[in-house]
Amino acid sequence: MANRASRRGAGADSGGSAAAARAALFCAVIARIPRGRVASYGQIAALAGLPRHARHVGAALRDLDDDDAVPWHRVVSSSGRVSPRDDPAAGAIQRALLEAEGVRFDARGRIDLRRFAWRAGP
DNA sequence: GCGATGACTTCGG
DNA sequence: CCCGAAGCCATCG
Repeated sequence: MANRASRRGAGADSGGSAAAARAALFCAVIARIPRGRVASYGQIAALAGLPRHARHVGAALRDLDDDDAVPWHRVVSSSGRVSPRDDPAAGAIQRALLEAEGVRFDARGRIDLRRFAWRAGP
């Protein structure tokens, strides 16, 4: 996998192999999100078998690389809001990507989770 | 080992 | 509905 993720002082997996494993796990779950739908960080963590690790889902996405084919843009906060991060431009990109998939934002920039929230299929 | 940090979540005002 | 505070958990300095 083209993983150049090594943002933090930690090399790709120096001591962070556990984190890398979780990241891969989260990515696997995120990859299951259908196009045109969104899921919350906590939801991803729970589906990955790690409830209460919502923050680490975000951390994993934060470490992602541009080459990674992960639909990170389908991950939003539990409020259906795009989480603010260092670069506000990324938020605009995320919104654009979601809108391109058919996800609609309201005037306040919020997503109608009643319509777009992903539910794990039966 | 401790204090600080963070793409979060939930509760109370 | 918006804002602030507390909780949770692994990683970092």
